[in-house]
Amino acid sequence: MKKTVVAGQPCSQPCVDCTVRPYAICAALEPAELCELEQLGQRLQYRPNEPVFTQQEVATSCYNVLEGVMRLYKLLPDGRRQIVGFALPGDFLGIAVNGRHGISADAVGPVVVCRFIKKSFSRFVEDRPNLLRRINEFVARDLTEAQEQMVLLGRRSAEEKVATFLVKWRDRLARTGPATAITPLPMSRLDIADYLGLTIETVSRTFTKLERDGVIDIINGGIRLTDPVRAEALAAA
Amino acid sequence: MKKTVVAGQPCSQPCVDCTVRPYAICAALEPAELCELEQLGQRLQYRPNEPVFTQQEVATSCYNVLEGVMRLYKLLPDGRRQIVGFALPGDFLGIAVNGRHGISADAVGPVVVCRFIKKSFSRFVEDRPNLLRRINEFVARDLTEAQEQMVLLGRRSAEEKVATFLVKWRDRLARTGPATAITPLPMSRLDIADYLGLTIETVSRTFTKLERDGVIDIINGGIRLTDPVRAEALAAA
DNA sequence: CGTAAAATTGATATTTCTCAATGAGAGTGG
DNA sequence: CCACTCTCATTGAGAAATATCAATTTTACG
Repeated sequence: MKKTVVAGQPCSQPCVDCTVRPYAICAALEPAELCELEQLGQRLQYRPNEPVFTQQEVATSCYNVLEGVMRLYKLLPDGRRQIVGFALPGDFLGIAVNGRHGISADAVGPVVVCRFIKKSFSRFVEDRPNLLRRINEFVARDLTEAQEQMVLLGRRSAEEKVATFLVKWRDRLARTGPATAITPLPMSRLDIADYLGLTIETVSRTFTKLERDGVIDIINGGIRLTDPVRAEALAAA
Repeated sequence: MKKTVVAGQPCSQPCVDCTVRPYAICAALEPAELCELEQLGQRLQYRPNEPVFTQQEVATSCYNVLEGVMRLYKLLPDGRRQIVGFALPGDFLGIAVNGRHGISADAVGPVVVCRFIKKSFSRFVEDRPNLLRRINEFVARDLTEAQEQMVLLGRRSAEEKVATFLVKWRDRLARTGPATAITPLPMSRLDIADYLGLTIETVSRTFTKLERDGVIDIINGGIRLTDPVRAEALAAA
């Protein structure tokens, strides 16, 4: 019989063991505060492709990503999709402007998040300027990344887009995890296409071209950057 | 003899008279605090096309836009430019991630700003969570707008891009100024092109097409949205 | 092992860009 | 005040990049 995991299945684990803390907003907190915050958070796991929250939806919660990769995207009325980012462990999601989510978020693979009810979370932040400052830094960093992505979307060729994506993705994984020869790509080609403003076919062809040119090896579920220098040149900011 | 105005010419005017306060971060402050902030700020005016700050540059100041329009952009090493936004009176600029500006900003037409030295400004914000919260809202709003712009850049046609730009620009001006039949466009076609990820020729052709189709009238220095419904349909989010 | 989904490849169409020329408006100096 | 010049905007023709449509191959999963 198939094991069914319902949306946002709770799973308990104490906050103290949290491995992403140094990268998360929580790093701004004292141990005592951390305990307090733990009371407010709830650990939830999501299955691959399961939605976590949706564009337009009233934003009642915010989230720390603990494990897995999420895609953040916007849909146009006719179904065209633009992925505005991928969220990794340590990322903080759910900042909304007028109480509604501006984007949708769902799990790429299996995902674990730490969910906070916005109401109680806001109250908690209220008298902790340190935490507010850290959240501020996170949003500012997201904005900076969004601006870089605008350059990519508006001004770069398909080859540059793909190379830039691969280099940045590798660097991002390296920031929190161990350096590895192969760079895993848990998202589909369609996800990559929708992130880079391309079609799936163009992404596929560009991967093939980069491989023919000796820049990458295409491996199942990832790539190896065989010529990082060339790749970084294509990605030059 | 030509009158020379040097970069960032000081011009004095008391903070109390500030017309943009309701739209600026300053709205979070009490009158007494406002007086205190006034001591920290310096009014500067810039001539058309004059740079205010530059990508990579160490960010020592932040700015409230008081008058005029600014373009915010990033340059690639080979000179390709992506405008990531236009700043209007009330906007707050200069949030930087690692102490350096991620973008460049310059005046489109004549511009007046209120400059704060980051060091003293940060100290001022330090014990005013209200202000910090308001800054946070501003950054979050910028992020949301950036995400919308990513959809536009990655997934919309030239015609949709131009129509969306015109509709949003009109709405944005209407938010702080009086509603007018004609929508002024102080920026050049090249600026619009670099904002929409197009070439100047495509922007020009698209303007002409929209005029032929009865959606807009092209007026010197602006446009009139003759068929707002059609335009909004093209801009549909 | 068989089926479905994902990825790749090919042929063609479309959009947008590039290069080139022309036209219009604003400011300058005679 | 008007001609001149410079910049900006528009228009046209052809080229290039990427999208679309269709077929095939590969991979994942029950």
